[in-house]
Amino acid sequence: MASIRDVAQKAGVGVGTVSRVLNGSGYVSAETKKKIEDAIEELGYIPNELARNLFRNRTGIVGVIIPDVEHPFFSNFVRQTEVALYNLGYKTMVCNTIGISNREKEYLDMLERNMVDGIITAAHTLEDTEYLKRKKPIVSMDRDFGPQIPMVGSDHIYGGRLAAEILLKNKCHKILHITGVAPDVAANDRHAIFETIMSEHGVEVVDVVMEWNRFDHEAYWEAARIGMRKYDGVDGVFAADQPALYYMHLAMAAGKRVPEDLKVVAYDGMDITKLCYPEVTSICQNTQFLSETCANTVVDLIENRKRVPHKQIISVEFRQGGSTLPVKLNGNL
Amino acid sequence: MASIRDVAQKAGVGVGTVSRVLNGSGYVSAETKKKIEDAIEELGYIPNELARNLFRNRTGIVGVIIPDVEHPFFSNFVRQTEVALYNLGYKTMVCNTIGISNREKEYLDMLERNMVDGIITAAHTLEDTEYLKRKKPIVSMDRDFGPQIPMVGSDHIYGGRLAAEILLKNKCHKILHITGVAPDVAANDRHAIFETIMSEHGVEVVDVVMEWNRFDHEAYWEAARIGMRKYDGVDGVFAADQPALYYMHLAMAAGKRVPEDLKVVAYDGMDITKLCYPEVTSICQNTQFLSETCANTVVDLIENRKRVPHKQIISVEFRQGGSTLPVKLNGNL
DNA sequence: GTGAAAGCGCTAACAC
DNA sequence: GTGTTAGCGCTTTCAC
Repeated sequence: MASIRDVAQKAGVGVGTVSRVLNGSGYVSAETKKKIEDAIEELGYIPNELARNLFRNRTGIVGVIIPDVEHPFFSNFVRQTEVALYNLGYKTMVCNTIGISNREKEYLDMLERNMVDGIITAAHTLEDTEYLKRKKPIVSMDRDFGPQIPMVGSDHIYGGRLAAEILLKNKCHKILHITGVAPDVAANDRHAIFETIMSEHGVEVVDVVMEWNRFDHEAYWEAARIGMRKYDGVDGVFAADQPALYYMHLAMAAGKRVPEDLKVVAYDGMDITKLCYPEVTSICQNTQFLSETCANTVVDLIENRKRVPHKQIISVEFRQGGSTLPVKLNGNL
Repeated sequence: MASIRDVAQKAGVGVGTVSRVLNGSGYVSAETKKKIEDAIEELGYIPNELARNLFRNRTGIVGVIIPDVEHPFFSNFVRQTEVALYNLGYKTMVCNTIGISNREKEYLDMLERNMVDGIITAAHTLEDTEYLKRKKPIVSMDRDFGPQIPMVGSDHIYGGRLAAEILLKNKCHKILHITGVAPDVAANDRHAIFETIMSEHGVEVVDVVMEWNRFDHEAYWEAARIGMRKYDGVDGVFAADQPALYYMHLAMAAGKRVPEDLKVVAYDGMDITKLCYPEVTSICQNTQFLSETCANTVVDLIENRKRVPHKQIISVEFRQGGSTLPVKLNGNL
């Protein structure tokens, strides 16, 4: 492993000059530059980023904390975020909290240890105070920590409103509503508004509440099974992508026809909702925009180029599928 | 940002002593230790990992290169690998190559720059030579670079064999085989053996070849559409999870019944195959074992504890779903 | 234009 | 037992 000193020696110059060539900073005569480049070439020299990092006190790495990459929404989010960060010159370190608050904390600690330049968090296990005491760049997705930490999120209120409108226009009478988002998270808003609108229109809504920090096959399966067993005569479902699909699976296995006997609306609208038959009508979060906004915001903080807004809300979109009857929405129920 | 010198000063000791307390190395009297710990506490001192890294010439980070985390197999793989690496004391940096060889190369370069201690690669865009010239720890999943680079992979030959046996026992006469794995990758083996066995048994197989570096909704959709349009009378399908599901979707939309009119066998067996109705009969890769083996192997290389085997092959498993008739397999066609 | 030297924050070897 | 010192490999003043 050749070092900058070896290069300097071989080229018969000082290390400072080599550094200048490496970074294109300061003046170096064409002749010296050539000598140095030859030496670099000959030695196969590659600068040690660790030393650079120490000097600059940065690593060019952003930590992305999520509950679980295996969840389609988060795998999509990580994918887009990694690409966005890469385009901004940053690398991505992932952390799956998988419901363990200590994991979340440990990754946050990497901020103080200077292992990451900033954090994008979409996990919700750890208390607010653990976040608020950090002084380095943090961007939150969907969780409001107050004015200190910028947040990016979808317009879940509008999303809940759209879901309600779809199921109302589909003339449902008894709706199964599967909830289970972490407390204090903006994504919960859709549930509240949905229930409010339904009750205003006198439509019966029955609930199944999932454990909010489980994303495994069994958990979804169980929620769907409870929904099936506990409630009769359900003719509409509103749930996140996976519980919606699992419930639809069970209902079809029990002989129900979709959309004739059962209307299904999924929230998130990831690719899995287009995979099944029938394709599931969805309220789609714009993960690309969410990711890019998170990435841009955290980089703005890191390079403190400009003030960043406290809240950035990204709109959601209705996608008609075959699991509900075709409707036109106006979004103002 | 307090440094070790501040702590030393405040405690009235030398930096070496502080370092010893920090690392639990060497002798420090209980009294001095207490003083130092108090100073650390008071100053809220946290060691700068960058400086440590420079000294130790390591970062504790492993790069995981995959085609696309959004693909269920890879999101699963990354999830398990991150957890396995974490348990071994390492952090995970992800790179989606998304078919761009330059991205793959750039992440490989981080090895030489000492930004990562090792690499686990499951991407296949870049030429062999780029990998072979590296001197630092690399573990490959499913791609054989020769004896220099240890490889971990599933038993795809057995997997192809199982798929063939299922469809033979389901008495299929015309099988749609959707292929499209990167060239030179072990996962291709399943295709070859599948076709061989089928032809030995006189069963007609028709092919649709997908672009191997595309994992988006449109690509799968297109492949399924081509399969539907181009071939009539297909009564069996063998494909990776997603093309299998998309084809099944289209076939059902066209009025075919599964499994009565069409048998479907998926390869990979991720959760999406259990989500749809009917659940899809699958050949399942053991991602947890694959991930753990990759993680253990790369850490063995990094800490060069022991010689690692060139090839580690993980077995695959048959999972009966509702998309084929129930069969018992014996695996030796 | 270029070399020498200081220093980023830490660890470890070596005195005392 | 503990302080001092010499690096780890780089960047950046500051003389010349």
